[in-house]
Amino acid sequence: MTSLARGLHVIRAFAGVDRRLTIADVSRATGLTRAVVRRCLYTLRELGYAASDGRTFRLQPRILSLGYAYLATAPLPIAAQPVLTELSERIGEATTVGVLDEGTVVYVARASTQRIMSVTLGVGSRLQAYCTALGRVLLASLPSAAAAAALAREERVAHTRFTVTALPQLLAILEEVRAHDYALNDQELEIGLRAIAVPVRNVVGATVAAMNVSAQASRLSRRELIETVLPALRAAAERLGAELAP
Amino acid sequence: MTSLARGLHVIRAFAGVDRRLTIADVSRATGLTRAVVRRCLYTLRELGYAASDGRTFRLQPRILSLGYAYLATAPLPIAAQPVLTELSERIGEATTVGVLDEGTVVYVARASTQRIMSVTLGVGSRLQAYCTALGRVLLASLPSAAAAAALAREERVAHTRFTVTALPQLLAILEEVRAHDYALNDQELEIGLRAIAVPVRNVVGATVAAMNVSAQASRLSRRELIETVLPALRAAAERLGAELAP
DNA sequence: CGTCGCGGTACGATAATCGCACGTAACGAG
DNA sequence: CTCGTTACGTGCGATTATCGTACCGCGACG
Repeated sequence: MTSLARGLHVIRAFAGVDRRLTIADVSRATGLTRAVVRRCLYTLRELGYAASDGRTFRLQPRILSLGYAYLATAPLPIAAQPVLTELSERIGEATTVGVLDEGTVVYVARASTQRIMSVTLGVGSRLQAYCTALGRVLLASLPSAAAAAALAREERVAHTRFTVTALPQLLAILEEVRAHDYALNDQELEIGLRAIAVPVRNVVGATVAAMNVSAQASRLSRRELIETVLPALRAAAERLGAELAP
Repeated sequence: MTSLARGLHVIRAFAGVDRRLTIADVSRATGLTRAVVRRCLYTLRELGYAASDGRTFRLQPRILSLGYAYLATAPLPIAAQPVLTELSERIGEATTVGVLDEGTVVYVARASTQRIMSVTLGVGSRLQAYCTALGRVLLASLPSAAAAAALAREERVAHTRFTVTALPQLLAILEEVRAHDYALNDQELEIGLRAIAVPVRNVVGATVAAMNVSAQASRLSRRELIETVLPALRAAAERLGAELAP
């Protein structure tokens, strides 16, 4: 059904920087003709998912009900939330469970501490896989060829002076992740931000998600992350995995 | 565009209790023909928004990207998050900003403390308006007739022995909310849970959202909520409102 | 062994979708 | 100030994808 596919494509077009888009804006962003975009936006407005101010359109909160349909029923986010909350309390840092969606990591559950951080992330947030601990764990769980292909498809930018963007180097890192069964991100996404992640394997051993702990670099050294945080993180990931049917 | 509307309807059909639905299940839940549902689900699967296990279908995390398109760009959640985080740190309790979507309240931003609560709620969560402090503030901001109509349309169940479900009583409560400019929910949603909410008014004075503080009844009395929490809540709501264009 | 409900398929009728062309508004150069 | 240019949203007939009914095979259940 092309209309459904196009409508969803239109919704996603709003994920960019601008919040108010004209029909022509969406047309450019999606590659759909202006007439198609117009019909989509009119339909979305009729259904209450979007609203218009003269020539510009914007999404409405009702859009959240679509994601809620997933969050409220999918086994992974439901099982993950209490585990993360408990882990976050114990460690005193923010924790996340994410899954891979083509080159990006999608946060499906999160427990954050109250400390204000410059990156404001929550459930539904999307980050490119190549430069996050979560993403590298998830990429490492794929067959080498698939991981390489996923990396090659993505546009890789250096967010900080530590960010690794070169393909061979990234593949070597994935090998390391496979060997140690964890990934450590040291300020590659943002200066002052460190994260460590491990895979979440279900009862038959398939990696279905990844779990991380992220913290300000000033509060936790690389060493502390590996020696103190990693064991607790592994235990939590294992506990979650045991609850997940194949 | 009927296909788009039907597809979104299908997605929302998953919001119920069961997570895995057959074509016939969705057909019953939506009132759409099985053939239509089949085409919708096949399209969603093709696009990666759903997956199938033989006869049953389930949503995939990619669905979250639709809600993220709103969260990442809409002014309200963006402006609300830091205000809530700050308020939550000061009060030491969970805080929320929500908006009205036909008889239900949709959470668009939230800052929670680490304490585990029986109700696990996050951004995107939906609760019926009649039995929450947020909902009553939002209903009170509507013209009386519209509020009464919205209340009458909803099916009202008593979640606890304190829940008010009678229409005349609810309308009287809304009057009270209008008079005092805040709503207090004392264990009507769940035993042991109290919440207080105030409207968030934008720069031209229109109520565009509501903000609440919710806490375990054992930690905060009604009196403390009104005398200690309410002033801080009002200040935060005002600060947020000042950032919101008409 | 019959019945029921399920998912899949086929196909003519129909209604939704397409893409072009039009009118309009904003803008800049002359 | 005016005219040419550009980009926008919109309307409309032709077209095509979509609809829903009917039917088939299958498995579960009584």
